[in-house]
Amino acid sequence: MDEDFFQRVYELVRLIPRGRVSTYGAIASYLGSNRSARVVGWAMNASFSKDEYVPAHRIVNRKGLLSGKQHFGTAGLMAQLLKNEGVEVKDDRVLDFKACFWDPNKELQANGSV
DNA sequence: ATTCTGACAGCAA
DNA sequence: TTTGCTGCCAGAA
Repeated sequence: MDEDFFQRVYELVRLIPRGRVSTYGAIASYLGSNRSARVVGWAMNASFSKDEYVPAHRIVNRKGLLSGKQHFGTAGLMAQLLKNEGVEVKDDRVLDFKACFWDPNKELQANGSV
């Protein structure tokens, strides 16, 4: 894969199923840089300049906080999108975060294994 | 080239 | 449970 680090992030984020959320650390870890979670967030910011849509609203920090809601242009839009997908959001936080948490290291590896 | 910033994560209090 | 400090990586000026 000669693609950029960002591109890998976008592809992975796009793999996140509807009604699920993921974290920067999980993505960074999947990409091999479990310490570069900040770069993942940075990639998300750049994702707005991409032609392809990236469900950045499905990406929250490990506390389940909608850290990037402010970057959606309209604060509350991110939460609205999540709610629209069935993810309960309250006070900029994801309810049952662990239940909605989608870990690429697990989901992609288990591949349907309950 | 150097310096700063940034949608984070982990640990300690 | 939250808050504060530190460390990491990549991009911009």
